[in-house]
Amino acid sequence: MSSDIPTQYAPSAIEGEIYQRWMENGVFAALPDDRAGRYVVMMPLPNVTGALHMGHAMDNVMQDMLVRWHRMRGDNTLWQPGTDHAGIATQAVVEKRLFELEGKTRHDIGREALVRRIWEWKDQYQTRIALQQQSMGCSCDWGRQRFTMDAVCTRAVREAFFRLFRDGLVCRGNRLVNWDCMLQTAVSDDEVVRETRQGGFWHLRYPVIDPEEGEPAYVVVATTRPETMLGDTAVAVHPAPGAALEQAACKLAERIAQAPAKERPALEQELDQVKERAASLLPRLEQLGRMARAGRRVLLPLVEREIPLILDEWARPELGSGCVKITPAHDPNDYEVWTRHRERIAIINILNPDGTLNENAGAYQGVDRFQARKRVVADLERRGLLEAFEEREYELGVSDRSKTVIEPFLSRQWFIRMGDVPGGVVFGRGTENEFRGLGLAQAAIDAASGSWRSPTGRMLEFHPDPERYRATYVDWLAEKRDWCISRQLWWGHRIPIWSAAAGEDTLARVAAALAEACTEEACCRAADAEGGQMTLDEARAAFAANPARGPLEIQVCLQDVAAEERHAAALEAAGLTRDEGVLDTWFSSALWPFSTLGWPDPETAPIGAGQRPLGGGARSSLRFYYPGSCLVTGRDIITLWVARMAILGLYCLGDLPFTETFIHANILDGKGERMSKSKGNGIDPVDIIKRYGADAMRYVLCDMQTGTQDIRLPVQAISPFTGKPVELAKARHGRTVFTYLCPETGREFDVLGTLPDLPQAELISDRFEVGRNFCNKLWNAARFALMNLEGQGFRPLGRADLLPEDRWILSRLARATAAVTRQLEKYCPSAALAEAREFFWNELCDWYLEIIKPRMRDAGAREVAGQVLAFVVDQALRLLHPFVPFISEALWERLARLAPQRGVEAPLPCGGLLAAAAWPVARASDHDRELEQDFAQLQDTVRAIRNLRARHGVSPQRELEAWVKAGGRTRAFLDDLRPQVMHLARLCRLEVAEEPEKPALAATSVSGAIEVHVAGLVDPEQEKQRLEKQRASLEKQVRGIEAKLANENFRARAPANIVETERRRLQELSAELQKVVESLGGI
RNA sequence: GGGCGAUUAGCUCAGUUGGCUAGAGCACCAGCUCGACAAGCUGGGGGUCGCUGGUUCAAGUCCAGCAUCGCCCA
Repeated sequence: MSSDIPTQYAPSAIEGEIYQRWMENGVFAALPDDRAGRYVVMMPLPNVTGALHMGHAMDNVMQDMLVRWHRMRGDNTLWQPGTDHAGIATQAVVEKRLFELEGKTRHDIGREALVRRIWEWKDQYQTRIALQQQSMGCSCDWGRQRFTMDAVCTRAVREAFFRLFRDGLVCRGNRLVNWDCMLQTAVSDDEVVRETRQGGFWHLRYPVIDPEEGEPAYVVVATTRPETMLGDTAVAVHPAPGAALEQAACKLAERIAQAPAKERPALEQELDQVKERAASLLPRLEQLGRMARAGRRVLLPLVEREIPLILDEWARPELGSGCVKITPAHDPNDYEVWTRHRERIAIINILNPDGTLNENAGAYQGVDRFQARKRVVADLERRGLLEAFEEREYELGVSDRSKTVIEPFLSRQWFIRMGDVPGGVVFGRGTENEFRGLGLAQAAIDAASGSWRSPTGRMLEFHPDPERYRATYVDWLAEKRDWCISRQLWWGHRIPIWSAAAGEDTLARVAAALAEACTEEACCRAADAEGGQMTLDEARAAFAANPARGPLEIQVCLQDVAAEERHAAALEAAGLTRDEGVLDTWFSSALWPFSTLGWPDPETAPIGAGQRPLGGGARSSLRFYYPGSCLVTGRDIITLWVARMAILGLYCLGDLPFTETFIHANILDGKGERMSKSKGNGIDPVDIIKRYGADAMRYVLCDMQTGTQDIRLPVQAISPFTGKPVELAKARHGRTVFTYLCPETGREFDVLGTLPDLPQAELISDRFEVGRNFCNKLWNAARFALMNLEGQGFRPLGRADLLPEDRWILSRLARATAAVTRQLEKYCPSAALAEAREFFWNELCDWYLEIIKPRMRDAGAREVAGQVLAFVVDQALRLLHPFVPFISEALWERLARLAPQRGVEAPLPCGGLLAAAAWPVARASDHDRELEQDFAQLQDTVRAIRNLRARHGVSPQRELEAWVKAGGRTRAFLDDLRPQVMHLARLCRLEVAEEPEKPALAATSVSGAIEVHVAGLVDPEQEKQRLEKQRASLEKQVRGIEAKLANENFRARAPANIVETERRRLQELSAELQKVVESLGGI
């Protein structure tokens, strides 16, 4: 029986069972069929580094909301789940753990053992992540779950890499990269955090060799990293210091002219300094320039190396001594200088991969870089070569993963050419979408530009702020910076290239040995140090033409594992070695929209046991689900991932992986910091679900997703001592930033769980109470409906069968249905949910359920009201399903049992599960504007009576007598609905008339055109006060509008409809004011 | 240094093309267990829209400057 339903919703009692039912019925399974509509979402693959936090929950809930909505709309829907191996991040956590628990480094246990341990870690977290997602209600197709290092994805990675290599888009080069000395790998710019630290600025003296008459004994250079002087290969001075100083002065003058007054003194001081320098320092700088032109040299101290004075504009005469030391191997700017002077100056790397100095550092070999800094400074000071020292703040890069200082480091890395290439790039080679573009980055830029369309007519759009995020995407791509894809790690996709250096003599021998091996599946070529590429034959011709040219590198890329088995031995026998490195994680992520679908050949994709087969031919998953629909992610991922997926989707398949990108907000904690597990402010969604329910969490996340604004979610810790919540933004810290003091007991607890001697506190946020309350309301509203729908039948109802309140709720439902749909289409989840909630709570619960209560008790009137109620509840559950799937599914099932046939004019199809039911379509014929206006008058009347009741402190039980003064249609409508009004306002008598004969002593409320008098409320003084207040407010408004209308400019310039609105409003307000004045007179 | 964004009630946020008395939820105050729901119902109080100017008949909304904060890039 329905009345057995408890009055409190207990989510944990139904969630597991409902999820299981969805799975058993295959609701989430994506199978190609005859439907034209398709909706494909590729899950932004979570890292297996750790468990998900609330930021991931937001991302997953947004996707599930869209996916469920589209599924209900009848689209063939695929939501592809999976996880990312996250190379450096995962290796770093496992290495860290290995060191903490066992005191070992990766070198102690070796590559194979470390990789095995990372796989174990991955298995553990992949399982945990999937469970977290399932407990949130994620409706992804688990039969297709992928991991970026599983066999299916691995095959795609090799194929894509092979094709890029074959097309000459992969090249190897010596470049300065961000080097992590602890993890000993290159890291991308995105993995480097800029920090400002306190440091020193040392001024060093380099003796001039054999100074001539009048020449200085030494030049002075300054640096924040003195140890790098060991790698200096030149000292630069500006070629035209006078002109440069003048230019600097001009620029400053210009800035002073434009600067606000406040900044001016500082700039003026700067300008004076420049002028002063021009006077005092210029002769010396010009002299140094002449010395540089004469080929003079200085002696680099400590290593006693002679290095040239060179002329380069990088030396800034307006700063410091005007001279700058050049360390090409350890500074990006100096590296640029080197590229301009490479015939004259050397490039010397002084660093080992582990951050100690190498043999080029002479006596400092083997010393750690920070230790070396101290020793170099001390040694220079001892020799009198330290001119000065200042304390100074400076900015440096810190590795996001290992938290160690990043060193610019010269190393050989693999790159993908992002820029335009001569002859262009063929996109989608061999597919029906094949086209030629200028280069990889350009193609992705074009894809987001108005005029371009892919071969299937697609372009890339961003939501909900198209221009802003398009700009982020295009600006980043427009730099067309080559993508460094190699990492010196052990965890990842090993780079499938074998290589060897070859001079003229060895080239012929190696080429001959490779003749057999170089086939379709093994791409061979030679490359020079600058990345120039040629075939082996061309390389031999190049040596024939110029026997003295430098050595080339022979590079062979093998297409797949089979090719590796066939050729690797021969390559190694010929003296080639396989690259030790692995690919950047983002490389495999970039292929995600099609690697998951079995590209390059779904039919032979090595799927796992129990996995959904990917099919072949025209109905294969790849043909059916690529290109996809929408990518859902945070804005920081636009450049890292969205752009790269666009590039590789276009390159491999000739089409965009998706057309829509929904950028949602990031979740911040109560202090406005980005939520993250490692910061100790990451809430585990499962903790929230345990406490408030999955739907409550989803409800609040959807409700918070209001636009592009990031969301603050105040976080509380549950004190392990009292069990009470502690606001983290306000609590006092304990011994570390991850520990807090319980305010009641003063005892310390930990939020990270890494301090063994302290209890760990669960993190929650009371913001989710709102969602729990909503679910409880929904539960109880349905409970009321179910209690009244026992044996509810169906018969076709026409308009004449319905009472005004029935037609009103149907009209409001039609409006809400259209509004929810429109807001979802606009990617406005919060607005969509608000529409659904307001309909359900403020209209269905507050008015319709209340107004039909008397009918439900009346056997004769019950049937029609019950049928409308069943229909409206059905539609409300459908509208709410994408937001709160568990509870809506559970209630739908109960509703279906009591009222299996639901509808108004005709029965709706409503068998099966709600998750697979049809999305409501707004019926325009139900929309009745006039009726809604009339009903609003009824609501105002009821509110006016309730207001009087509350103002006069009348008990809700006491039934009152009321007279309502209303005219025209409103009077007729209210009169028609007298029983309903009496019920809602709890009246024992109600008179509605144009001039009602009200009793002498009646409290009065004026609301627009309606005047309500309620008898038996005695307190004329209070009554008078209230009406006076209303009169003052009305008078103020009337005066305001009168002033506006008296303004000739307003009447002449404002649009006619605005003026008309104001006139009408003035009339209405004046009438209302008059009523209030009259009522006051009557007291 | 360059770019993007934010600042609205005690808190978290809406506010569309400039146009009716700037809204919601939470919190607060008063009353209420009335046949779904106290995780509720009814009623109420609370805002110089960061600051200063400007444009306009009209500015939370547009423009300029200032202040504070955040993000991205160098």
